Amino acid sequence: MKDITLKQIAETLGISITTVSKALKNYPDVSAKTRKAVLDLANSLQYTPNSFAVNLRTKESRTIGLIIPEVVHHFFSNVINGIIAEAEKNGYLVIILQSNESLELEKKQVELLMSKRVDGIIMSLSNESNDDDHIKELIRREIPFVMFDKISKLVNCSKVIINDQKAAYNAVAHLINKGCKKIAHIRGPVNPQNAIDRFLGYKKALEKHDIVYNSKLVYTCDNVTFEEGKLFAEQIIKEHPDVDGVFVITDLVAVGVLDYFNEIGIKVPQQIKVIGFSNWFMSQVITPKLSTVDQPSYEMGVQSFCLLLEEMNCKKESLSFQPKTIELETKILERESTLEK
Amino acid sequence: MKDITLKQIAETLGISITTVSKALKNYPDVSAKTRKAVLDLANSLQYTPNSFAVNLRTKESRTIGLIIPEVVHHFFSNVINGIIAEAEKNGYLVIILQSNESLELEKKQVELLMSKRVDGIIMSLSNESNDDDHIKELIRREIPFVMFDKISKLVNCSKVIINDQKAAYNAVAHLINKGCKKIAHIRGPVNPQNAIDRFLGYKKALEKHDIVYNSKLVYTCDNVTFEEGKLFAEQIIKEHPDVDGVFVITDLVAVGVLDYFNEIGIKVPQQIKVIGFSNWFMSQVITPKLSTVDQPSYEMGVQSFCLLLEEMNCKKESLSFQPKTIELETKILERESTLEK
DNA sequence: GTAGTTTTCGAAAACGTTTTCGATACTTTA
DNA sequence: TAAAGTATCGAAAACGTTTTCGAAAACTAC
Repeated sequence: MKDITLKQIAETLGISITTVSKALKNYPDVSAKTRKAVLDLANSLQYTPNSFAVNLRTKESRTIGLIIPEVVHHFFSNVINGIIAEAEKNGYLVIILQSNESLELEKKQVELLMSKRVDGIIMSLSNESNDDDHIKELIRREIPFVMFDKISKLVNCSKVIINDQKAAYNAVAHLINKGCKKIAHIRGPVNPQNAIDRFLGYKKALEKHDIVYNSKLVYTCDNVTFEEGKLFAEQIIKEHPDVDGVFVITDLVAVGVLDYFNEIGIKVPQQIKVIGFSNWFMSQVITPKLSTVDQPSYEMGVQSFCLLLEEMNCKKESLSFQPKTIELETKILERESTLEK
Repeated sequence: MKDITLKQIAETLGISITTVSKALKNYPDVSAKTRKAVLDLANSLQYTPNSFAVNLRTKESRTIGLIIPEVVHHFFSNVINGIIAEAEKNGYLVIILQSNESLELEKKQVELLMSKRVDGIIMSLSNESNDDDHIKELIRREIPFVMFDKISKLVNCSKVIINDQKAAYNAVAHLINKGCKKIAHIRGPVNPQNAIDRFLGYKKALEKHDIVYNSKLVYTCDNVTFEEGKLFAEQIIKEHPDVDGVFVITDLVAVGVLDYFNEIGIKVPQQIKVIGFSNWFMSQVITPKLSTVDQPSYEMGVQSFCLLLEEMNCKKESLSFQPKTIELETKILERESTLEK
């Protein structure tokens, strides 16, 4: 019950390993007759090349690594889906690792993937990441590399992002158009670029519409959880009872906000309007249905892999590669939570 | 900028490759002095063994494959999480593939993983799977293999499951205890064992409580979606307006049911009580909060990997391995949707 | 029949590691 | 001092594939 090798086929056919290998790979310098003999035998024995040997010889594994903060997350699992689908279409497999939002773990995962010699790496930064040494090392070693969503602007590599600032601007402008005068913002942690950008979009939208920015109306999540949503909703009501709109970093937290408002009987959207971000599935089943910003997560995965593939192919042919940045479109999904009364 | 190899270290140190290899792997037959020299140089050059060569030589890749119906799914993403975590703890990486609930794709993925020569495979069957040839082939080739959740009873391999029948029985008994007299069941597709078992549990609970089973009250999902939940809820109301309880195959569908009831103003739990299955996150944020059966998904992932590891270790030492089945506990989570009035 | 061309094949090196086994050199013991 | 034992090292084979390059055979044309 041992694995079939080229050697065994060669021996039973009385020819050389070289010829067997060539026959299987359609080299022109093998006669039709021997090719057929080889193919027939290989099929009947169910020969599959030993990928360990192929890897060693060709120096590639047709495997890529993916590092994300967490798998159990509506946005990321959709990205994973896109990456896996596109990778498979191109004959690549995907190894997935989690950083659990820890910088230390993220560094370890990068090392792990490098030691496994994956052909390329796709990554979304953890919230803790404010140091790019491990990323720079990746670039220095010329390992094809793509970042998506949570990126570092300081690293020169391909990126797939949305325009967080613009999207946030539009979300807040949407609230203003619906009549909100005093808008709070529950923002993400301090490090991630997209949390910063969404905050900046919030601020800009206020300014453009002649609403004075008030830093007291900004609440900062540490863990970006449902519970934090409830907590900050409570604080908002206590500290600023006249708030009439809330822009929340992501739907999960926004759902926490809605849950609290439901509990204490605050009417959404009549008293306060709420808009989230990312279009999690649950936002369309909660009461009231949550308005949000649609983020093309699956497409983000697909594009990330495409960029990586381009870079991997360039590397294989020793061509130089210019990193690219792809910016995907977002759009406001108006649902019940921002309806005009 | 080439990769460092044993050969290079050996040459700069003027010793043999053998000795370098042994020094790095703490063989006893290398002197303290040379060991230190090797270790120092290896560290300063950031030597990492070429895993392709190691794989070829040792015939293992320290990589396992995972095939699941879909990544974007609360239950499966939690299982993934458990598997990845436990695998990493033991020095294994995980390649994830999706079957998209298609038998054909599932077979292809199995072949792919075999050709990649992963050390083992963990899998949950697709809904279409009613044929085990590809699984049997896996067993025949003696590839360590574990099934979880959606299993085939005909295959002799390790399994991690819950007692779906018992859990369903308890869920329906819970409805009955809360006063329900006429209980509908929205069941899963015809093939998967767990859909069958949950149906059987439903039937048994009725019988034990002297309620006559009525096949008209059973609705069968094809795709197990939110939309199907809404659809069947509508049918139930139309065809059996006196139904006062619904047991639903999984929370996603149950949430669809609740959504329809909310829309047309049917009060849950006053008029109809609803219980789901699996404890998806959204079930605790929807209105009313959904009662459900808690399924230890993360733990299922952990246990699956543990069983696989055991089998892989046995194989490595050429010991025989007896497949085991682990049955995990579930429990009823009582929330608003089954509250007594 | 010879020179040249084309077709078909295989030897061998290479990828980088692990491990067996034998060979030194050095130390201990009687 | 010789024999036995121990510590240290390295040659070489093996894992299975890919690819280069040269050789042999077959065929073409004159």
